[in-house]
Amino acid sequence: MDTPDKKTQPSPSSLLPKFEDSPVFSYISNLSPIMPFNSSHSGQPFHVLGFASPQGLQSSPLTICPDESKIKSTTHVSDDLKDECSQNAGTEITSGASGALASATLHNQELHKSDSTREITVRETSEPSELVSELPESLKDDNDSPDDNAVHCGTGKKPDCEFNMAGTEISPAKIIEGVSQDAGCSLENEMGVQGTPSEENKQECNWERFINEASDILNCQTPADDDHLEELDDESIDSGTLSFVATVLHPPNKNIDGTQKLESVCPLISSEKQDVAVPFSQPGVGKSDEKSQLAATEASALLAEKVLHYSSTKAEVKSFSQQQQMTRRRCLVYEMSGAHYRKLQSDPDDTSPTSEPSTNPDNFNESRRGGHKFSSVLPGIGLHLNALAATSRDKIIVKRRTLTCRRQLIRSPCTMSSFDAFTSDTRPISTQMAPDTAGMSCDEQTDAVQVTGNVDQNSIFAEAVESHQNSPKKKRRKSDNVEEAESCKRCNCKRSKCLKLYCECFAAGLYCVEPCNCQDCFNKPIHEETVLETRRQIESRNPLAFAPKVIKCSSNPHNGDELNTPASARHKQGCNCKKSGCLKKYCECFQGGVGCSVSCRCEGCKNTFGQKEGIEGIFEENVFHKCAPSASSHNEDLAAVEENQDHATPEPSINLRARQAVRRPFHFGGIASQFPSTLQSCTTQKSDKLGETSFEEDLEVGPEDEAPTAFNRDCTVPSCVTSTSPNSKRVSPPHYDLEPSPGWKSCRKLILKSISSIPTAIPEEKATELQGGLR
DNA sequence: GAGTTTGAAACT
DNA sequence: CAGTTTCAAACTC
Repeated sequence: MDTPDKKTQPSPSSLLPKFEDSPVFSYISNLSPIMPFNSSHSGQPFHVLGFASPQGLQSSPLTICPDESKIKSTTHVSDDLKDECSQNAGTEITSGASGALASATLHNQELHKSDSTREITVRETSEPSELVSELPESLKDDNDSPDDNAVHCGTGKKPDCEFNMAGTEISPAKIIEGVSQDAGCSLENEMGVQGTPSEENKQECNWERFINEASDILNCQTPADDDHLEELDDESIDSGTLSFVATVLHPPNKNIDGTQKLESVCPLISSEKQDVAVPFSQPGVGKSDEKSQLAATEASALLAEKVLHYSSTKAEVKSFSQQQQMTRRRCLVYEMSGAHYRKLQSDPDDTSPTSEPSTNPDNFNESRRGGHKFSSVLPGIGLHLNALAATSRDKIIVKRRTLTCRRQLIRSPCTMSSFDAFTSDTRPISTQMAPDTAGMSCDEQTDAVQVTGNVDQNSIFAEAVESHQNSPKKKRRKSDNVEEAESCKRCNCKRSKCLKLYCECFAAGLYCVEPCNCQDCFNKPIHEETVLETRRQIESRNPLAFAPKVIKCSSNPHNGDELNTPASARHKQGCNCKKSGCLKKYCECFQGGVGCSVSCRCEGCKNTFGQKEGIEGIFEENVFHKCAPSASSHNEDLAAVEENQDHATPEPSINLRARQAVRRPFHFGGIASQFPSTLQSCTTQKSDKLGETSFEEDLEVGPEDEAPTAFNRDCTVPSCVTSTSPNSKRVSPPHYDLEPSPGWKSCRKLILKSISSIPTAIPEEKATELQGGLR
C-alpha cells in the first residue's frame, strides 16, 4: 500500500506541512469527502480543550471518536486505505500522536490525544511507522491480532493503544498502561465468560480498559494506589467529573454500534458524533448509515440522560467501578453501608421497622446510589441534644465518615422510641443500626456499628456555634480533636452510672466507650440488662425521653433558602433558660442550633437562631399543636414524632435512612448558612426520595431527631399525637415496610384520623377521643 | 485543671 | 404540678 510514504515522514511536527503535499493526502482528497469533514473536525479538539475538568475527561473518549470516524472515512476512501487504516491507523497513527504528546501531562495528554487523533484522521498514514516498534510488547500483543485491528481500530482499541504508547515514554502513562492492561485483562476475562472472545467482547474489553484508564487519569494518581478511590471519596472531586466517569464506566451498549458506544463515553460530542460517525458506516460492524443515524439519535437521547446525571455523586462512580470490577479499590462508604446491610440481613430476628426495610437490596443499592446519596451514609444525625448533629458540609461528612467511632448502640427491645422507625432517617447510621447491632459484641459491631455522622456533626456544630459566638475557646468537646474525640460521644458521668439522661451516651442510646471518662459506668454491653431496664423505666416516665428533641420546620418546603432560616427547626419541648439568655449551650435550643419557640419557657430569650417571639407562626400553629388543652408537653413531642414518622414512613428503609441522614444533617437555622451544601443537598435529595416532598421539607427531623432506641412493638404508645405539617397539610399516615406493632399502628391510624387539617383547631372532643383510643 | 454556672433530669 | 435536688455539661478563671 501507499503507507511507506508516511513512514518516511521525519517527525510528527513536520507532518502537517508535508502532509498536504503527500500523495496520500491528495489521494484522499480526490476520492472522498473526508477532507472537508476532517478539516472541520480537526478544529474541534480546541473546543474540547476548552471544557472544564469534566469535559476534560470527556475529551479522552473523544480520542476514540475521531478515530472511529477516521476509520470509517478510510473505508470510503478505498479498500486499501481501509485495510491500512484498520491495521495501522489505530496503532501507528495514534502512537505517533501520543509520541508527540510525550511530555504532556496526563490530563492534557489526554486532551491532546484527542486532538492528535483528529489530526491523524487527516494525516492518516503519514505517521512514522517506527513508532509501532516502540510499542511495548504488551501493547503489541493487544494489537497483534489483525482482526482486532481491522474491526476495532475505531472504537476502543485505539485509545488504548494510544495510552499505552504514551506510556512508553511517560511514566504516568506507563502507570496507566499497567492499570489499563490489568483492568483490561480482568475485564477481558470477565467478558470472556459471556462467550468466546469474540470481536465484540474484545471491543468491549478495550472499552472497559479505556474507561478504566480514563477513570484513573481522572484521579491523576497512580492507578495502582489503593488510596486512589479513598481520595476520590475524601477529596472534593468535581461531581461532574465523577459523574462523567460513572457514565463512562457504563458498559458499552451492545445494541448500538460503535457510534453509540462512543457517545456513551463522550456524550457531549454526540452531536459531533452524528456528524462524524453517522455518515460513515463502520466497517466490520456492518451497520448501515441509517442505523448509525438512529443509533446516534438514541445516543443523543442517552446523552441527555447521562448529562442529567452529571451531578451524581462519587458514590455512583464508585458503585459503578465496583460493579464493573474495574478496580479493587475500597469504597469506604459502601463498606459501611454494606456492613449495615449485612448486619441487617443477618439479623432476621430483628423485626424493627428500622432494619427490615433495609434488607431490601434494592433499597440498599438505591441508597448507595442515592446521592449523597452517598454521603448519605455519612451524616448521621444526633440522637439527643447531646448528640445534636451539626449540620455538615457534605465534604466534611465525607471526609469524616472514615473517622468512625465504633460504638455499640443500646438495643432497646421495649423502648418506644418509635422514632427509630419514624425519625430514623435522620439518625446516624450507628443509631439506625441499633436494633441490629444491639446486643452484639463489640467485635461484632466493629463492622456493623459505626457512629459517624452524629458525633462528627456534633463537633461540627460545636465549631459552628463557636464560630457563631466568635469564641474560639476550647471546650471539652471543642478542644477535642474534632475528627477523633468528637467523632465519639463521651461522657464524664460520675454519679449517674451513665444510666440517666444526664449521660450523653445513654441519652443518645449509645453505650459508653473508651473515650468516656465516666465512673462506675453501667452503660455498657455487659450490663445490657440493666441498661435496658433503666431505659424502660425512663421511658415509662417519659415515652419520648429518647426521642428527638429538635425538629425541623420550614415554611417553604420548596425554598432551599428556607433551610437556612433559624426558624426552620425547633426544639420540641423548648428550653427553660433563665440566665443564659438562650445564648449558650446550656440552652438546648441554642445547642441544637434552633431558635426558641413558644414551647420555650425561657426568660430573656436572645437566641440568635430565633427568639421565641418570632416563631409562633411556624411552630405553635403549624407544628406543635396539642391534642387537647390538657395535653401534656408530650403532645408536642408526639406531634414531632408524628411528623417524624411521616417523614420516615414513606421509605422506611435503612437506605432511606442513610440517605436522609445525609439529607438532613442538621438544621441549623442561622448556622445552617454555614453549611449550605449540606442543607441544599438535603432539600434536593429529600424530594426525590420521598414522595411527599413538600411535606417533608416542611418539617424535618432535626439532627438529634432520632431516637437511639429501636422501634419495638412493645413500645409505649404516646398518649396523644397530633400533628400537621407546617403548611397545615394533613399528615399522611406512615407507611411501613415492616409491620409495626399493631397497637402503635392502630394508634397512629386513630391519630391520623383525628388530626385536623387545621393545625390550631383540634376539637377537644377529638382530642379526648384520641386519648381514649390510645389507651 | 479546678471551680462555677447553668439548666435538664430526677425526685419529692 | 410545683418545688427541690441531683447531675453533668458548659463555662470561667
